[in-house]
Amino acid sequence: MTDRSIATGEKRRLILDAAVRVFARRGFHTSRVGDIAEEAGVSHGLLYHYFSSKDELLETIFRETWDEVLTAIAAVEASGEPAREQLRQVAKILLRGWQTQPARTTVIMREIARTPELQRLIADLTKPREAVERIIRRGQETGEFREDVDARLASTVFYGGIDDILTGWVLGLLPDGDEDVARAELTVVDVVSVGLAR
Amino acid sequence: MTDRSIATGEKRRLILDAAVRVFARRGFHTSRVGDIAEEAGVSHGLLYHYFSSKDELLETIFRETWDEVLTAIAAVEASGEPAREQLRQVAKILLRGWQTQPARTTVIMREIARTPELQRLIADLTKPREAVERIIRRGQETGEFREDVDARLASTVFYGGIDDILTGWVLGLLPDGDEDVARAELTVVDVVSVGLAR
Amino acid sequence: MTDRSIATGEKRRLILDAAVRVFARRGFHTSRVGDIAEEAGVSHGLLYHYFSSKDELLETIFRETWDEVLTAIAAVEASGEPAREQLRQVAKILLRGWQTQPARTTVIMREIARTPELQRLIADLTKPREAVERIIRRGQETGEFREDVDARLASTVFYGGIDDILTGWVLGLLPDGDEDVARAELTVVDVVSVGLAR
Amino acid sequence: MTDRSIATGEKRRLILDAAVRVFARRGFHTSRVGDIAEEAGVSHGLLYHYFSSKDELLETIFRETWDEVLTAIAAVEASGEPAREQLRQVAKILLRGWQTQPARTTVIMREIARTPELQRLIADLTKPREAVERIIRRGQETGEFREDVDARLASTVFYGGIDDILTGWVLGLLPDGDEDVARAELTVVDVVSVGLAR
DNA sequence: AATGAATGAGTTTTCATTCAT
DNA sequence: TATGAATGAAAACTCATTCAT
Repeated sequence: MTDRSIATGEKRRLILDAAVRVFARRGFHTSRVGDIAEEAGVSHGLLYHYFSSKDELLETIFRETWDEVLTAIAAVEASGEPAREQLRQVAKILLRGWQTQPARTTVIMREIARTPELQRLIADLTKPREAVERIIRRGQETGEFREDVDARLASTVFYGGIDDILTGWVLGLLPDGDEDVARAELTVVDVVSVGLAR
Repeated sequence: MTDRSIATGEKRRLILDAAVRVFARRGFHTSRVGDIAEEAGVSHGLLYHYFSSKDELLETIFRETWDEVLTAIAAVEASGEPAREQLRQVAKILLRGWQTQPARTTVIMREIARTPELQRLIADLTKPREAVERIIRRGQETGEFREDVDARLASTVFYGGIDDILTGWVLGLLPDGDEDVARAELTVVDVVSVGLAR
Repeated sequence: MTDRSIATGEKRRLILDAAVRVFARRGFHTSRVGDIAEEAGVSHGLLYHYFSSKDELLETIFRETWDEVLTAIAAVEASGEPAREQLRQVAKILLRGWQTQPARTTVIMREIARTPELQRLIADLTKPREAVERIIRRGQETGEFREDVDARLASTVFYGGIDDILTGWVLGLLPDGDEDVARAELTVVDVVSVGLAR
Repeated sequence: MTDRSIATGEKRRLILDAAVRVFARRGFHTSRVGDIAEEAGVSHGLLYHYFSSKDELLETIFRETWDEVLTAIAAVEASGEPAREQLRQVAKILLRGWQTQPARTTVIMREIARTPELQRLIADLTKPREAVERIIRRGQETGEFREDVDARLASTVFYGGIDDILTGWVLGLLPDGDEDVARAELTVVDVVSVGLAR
């Protein structure tokens, strides 16, 4: 009993992590509930003991990680640092926040918006991009950034860049070693913030 | 036969355009063949007269537009113009190529990669981004662009930015009037190419 | 083509009739959709072409026959005949209205009330019993029936008797030849109306 | 062991009573084992400590009460009292036997017959009706009742009336105060026995 | 006795696809 | 061409039942 005991909720964790992997690998709609159960090593019945539906699984993954992301980003916005530094922090949060968990982010970024049933989550989903927009706008006000660029669009470009980098990692199209991640962060910030610099 | 105004293949066109709208609106997996037929105003049986499967519908949309895109982009690459101008052309192709049809592009960019059955198309799917990567690299070689930036990543940022702008239009999150489209093109190129400039 | 043509809706009829038989034999909840399809000689998919759910099947059976019953009973009430004769007519409608279809009635009488999802149909379901109550009450007013009997309860006894006779037939516990049916009608009316007579 | 107030088997009783209420309210097939456990305030696991299956729960309810009913009815038959008085006693047993527990009877009368797995109980289930038939037949032999009425059918009418009154109470469609119960008993016997009287 | 995590057989329903007309 | 009836594989979800603790 010393170590073979399974703590309460451990299976729940197993299922959630399996769901992230399966959703990231095959996409939400192509993934079957049975695949997730199998990946987690439990019966599909147990999955319904912890979650009421496949949708709730995705929603739980979203909530679990997104709240942290939003909190972290809010802290960045409140820091009073230069806009460029704030963008760097945001990129860092999105690209490295979960260290070895880009799958989690991509699932959220790519699948929530594609799942009509969960569109009510979109308000929260787009908050990071809105934060980026505010950061850019403040950078324009303080004179750090050029004013002849639409902040809304620039934020979309920045966020879209991050989005595609994450996807590249998940799909294995882009190297994702430690230095690769560091370089990615640097590059996306560099390109965009220099592009925005006066 | 009373209605001679329906030329041969016109129904086929109707179905294809309906499919683009429906896929863009609901995503490939959530769209039902019946929805597409209804949107096109034909029976779902007819759909199978022109296409052998739902997959083929998506593949046809892809081929139909992607070949033009690839041709257009190849022409840009061959033009010998400055890298920055080439990026502008590519953005223009992707954002305005079908004038009022951004839906088409988004469907292709977002859904093909999500559809395991069509993964064999991925080689073609990623060609524009690869072209962007080559353009950037050449820009670095000619000294037009900084060399301390990873071309692979920079191309992903550029392409991701375009990806998300198109999605913003499709989901109605971003204004898409004529000037908006023009400004979007300008912004994405401006931000990135200035960011890459020496 | 002369006779092998299947008229539109014929399969729908087949399914409905099969459902009546299966529901009567096994009860609504114990019947599987597949059983009904098999009994009808069609695929279960076709069943969903005509009906949106198993519930709708039961509801359709109910509507189809109950409207006729209610109309017929209303005509009896409006006839102005003696109360006893009216009870006889109501018994006749309920016991013979569908001639060889007591299964239909029993399914309705026994299964609707047991199916929480269809409880909204209960208002209609209890209308015949209410008509019987009115008939008895009128019989009491005109002096045809004793007044020391609660009309509400008497109608329940009358209706309950009919209910159990029908069930007896369906379950094969009671003979249901032509004369048996005639005798049943006679008996239930006789017992009750003599019991109510002054 | 802190709570000595719970005597052995008390939980068993709790479960059985909860089952009666739940079955009466929702019907056997629509009731879930979890519902019963919740209504009883115990875990569903405990339910399986006392009963081997959901079926056994219904069967136990049946046995527990039905044996008493059959015994009581047998005593009535052996009493040698007039047929009319015997019918009154039977009605009393069925309608008031458990005083405030008509739910029990209805569950038995309505659900056992609907549950194919328990059809072997049908022989016992129909015994009260058969007793009524014998009572009526004897009444005819002794000249107390008319002979031109089919005893089998008359017993079905009598029994069906009681059946529907019980159901009326359970579904809340019929008032069930003390006088209402008394009047119901009186009415069903009165109507039928007067109807059968010479 | 008591709990509730865990299982998996079974059921309804969906929907791409086929095919007779 | 055009229709829509017909099919059946596949998938989500339910729930009675078991069993370790």
